Amino acid sequence: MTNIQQVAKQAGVSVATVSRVLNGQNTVSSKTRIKVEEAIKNLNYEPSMLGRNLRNSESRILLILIPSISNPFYLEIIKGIEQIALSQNYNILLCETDSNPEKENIYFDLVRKKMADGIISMDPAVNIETLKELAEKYSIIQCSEYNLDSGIPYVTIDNEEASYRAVKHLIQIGHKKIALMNSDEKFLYARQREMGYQRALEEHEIPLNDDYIIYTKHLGFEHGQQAVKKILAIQDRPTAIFAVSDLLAIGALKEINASGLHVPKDIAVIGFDKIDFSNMTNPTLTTIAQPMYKMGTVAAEMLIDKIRGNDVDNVILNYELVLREST
Amino acid sequence: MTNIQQVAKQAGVSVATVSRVLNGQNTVSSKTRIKVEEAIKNLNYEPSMLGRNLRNSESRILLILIPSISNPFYLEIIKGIEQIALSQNYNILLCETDSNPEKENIYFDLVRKKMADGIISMDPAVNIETLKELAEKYSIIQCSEYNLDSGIPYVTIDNEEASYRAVKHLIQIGHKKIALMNSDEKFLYARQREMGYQRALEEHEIPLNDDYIIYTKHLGFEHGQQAVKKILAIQDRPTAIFAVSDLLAIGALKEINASGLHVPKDIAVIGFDKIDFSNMTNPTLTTIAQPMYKMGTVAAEMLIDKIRGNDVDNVILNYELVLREST
DNA sequence: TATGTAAATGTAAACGATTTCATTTTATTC
DNA sequence: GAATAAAATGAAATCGTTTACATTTACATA
Repeated sequence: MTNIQQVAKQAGVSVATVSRVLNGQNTVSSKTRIKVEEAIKNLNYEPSMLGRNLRNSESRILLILIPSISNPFYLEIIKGIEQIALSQNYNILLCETDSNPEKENIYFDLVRKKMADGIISMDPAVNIETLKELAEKYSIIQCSEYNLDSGIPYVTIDNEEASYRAVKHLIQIGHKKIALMNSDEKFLYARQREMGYQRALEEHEIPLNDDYIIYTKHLGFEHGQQAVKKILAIQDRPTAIFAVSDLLAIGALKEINASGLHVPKDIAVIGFDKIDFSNMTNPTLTTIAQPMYKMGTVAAEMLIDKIRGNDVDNVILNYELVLREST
Repeated sequence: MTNIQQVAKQAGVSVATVSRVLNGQNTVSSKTRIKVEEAIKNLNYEPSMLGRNLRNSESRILLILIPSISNPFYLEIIKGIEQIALSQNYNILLCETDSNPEKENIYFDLVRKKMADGIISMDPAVNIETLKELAEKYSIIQCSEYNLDSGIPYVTIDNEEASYRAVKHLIQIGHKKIALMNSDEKFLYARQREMGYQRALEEHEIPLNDDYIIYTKHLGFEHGQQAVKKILAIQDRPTAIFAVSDLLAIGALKEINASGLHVPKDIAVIGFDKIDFSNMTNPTLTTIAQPMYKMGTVAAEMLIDKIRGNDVDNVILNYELVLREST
């Protein structure tokens, strides 16, 4: 493997000059620049990131913490992150935590060990204490899920408002018996979306019915199936369901179909996220679209900014209601 | 940021000894080991990967080349890769090429620049010439899609046989007019699966009908929708469709439903891959299960083996026919 | 031609670990 | 207690860059 010394020797200059050519510094005369470039070509030289990174004390790697790679919600965000990262010569390390503290710690270690320059955390189940502690020494951004008092910069949408909008839509098309399929209340977004749900009902003087609120442990398809079974078993069956994630909603769709009922005739369903798949179901899913790609680009920009030592502000992006067949 | 020197000073030993403690070498007396460990704790020291990697000329990063992160087929493979990688102290860099040679080249550069120790390529559209060239100097494995004459080790399934099995299933349940929804013939797997299709038909003396073979550019949901439209428009309409990817099949399902026909009553559909979503559709999708997780673990093991300088053999894994509602 | 200034280039010290080889310390045996 | 072997430790080179600082070269001016 050829190194910078050999290039310097071949070109008859010092390593400093080669380095300058490599980094496009304009203090090199065009005559020597050409000599160096020829030597590089001759020797098939590729500068080693290992040396470069050590010298610059950086890894040019960004860590992305997600609970599960199977949830398509994150994929679009990741694409956004990647676009910005690549354009700034960063690479991204995708880290699936499975909401498992041990795995999480493996990844945290990567930034402690300088294997990564910063973290974008999207795991709602992240250990916030550790994250806070880490944020004192390293660059960290929270994306989608966040903590108000942590002091860690975040990008997100207004969950309460978006949820309110979703439920209001159901009310507007005539529903009064509306179930909420929520995830675990320990998550901030879950609490926020429940508040939006409540506000919409209150505003239209629909009494709150605790039986209509179902919690699931995770946001998976199967959990949607399970949860909807409970909802269908309720005596005074709801005529509409608001699920806080498309995956839950798609699980619900499937199970409702299986039970012989029809969406939206018997029960309307509305999801949250607008993942790719929400358009592939039968019927297609009405949902709240999160600007996922944008969220990714913003998060990446914030993180890189932070790595450079700048202060960054929190960002709240807009959502959109996407009307489709399921309502 | 504290470094190994400071730890050595604090512990009153040389950096060599600290390094030995760090790497669990047993030539250190327990008395000094304790001294060093205390110093490490006191100073909150974390060894820098940057120094370590330079010294060891390795990055401990594996590159994974996939055409698109949106195709769930790859996700399960990635999980398998990750499991092995983590257990061997490697991390994985997920690289989405979009089958775009430029993007591909950015990622190839990472291994040239020592930012990655090896590549697992899953991109069927990969520039095989560049890959071959790269494989002479670096460790590369092909996963799922491969090239026979490239000399690059691969892990895959027997596509011809699996395809044969799928079509045979359709024939066994009474179908004679069977369409093949294939991807582009430039891909080896596409040609292999078409051969399996032909063999099954021939074996049961069903004449080949060129109109029944449709090619799509990509393996996406929308492409399945498009393709099935053509199939439905055929005069002598097929009673069954074999799609070479679940995503295509799911697109077909959706479009068939939309056109008022019923699966499997009017048209049976069988897919390929057994992605998670194939179980979430209505009706659920009969499909050929690829051992994706296993494929991932095997690929990772092969690659790490290769990085260590060992020779590795090609591996062909078993598939399985999964019967569900769509046939 | 001598001098001053700017541009181009070089020297050598980092960056933070690992490891070879030399040296010191400890344990073992007679 | 001396001789020897074995175990523990240290000094210094090394990995491949970048860059501060020193030095040389080129050029303009008087």
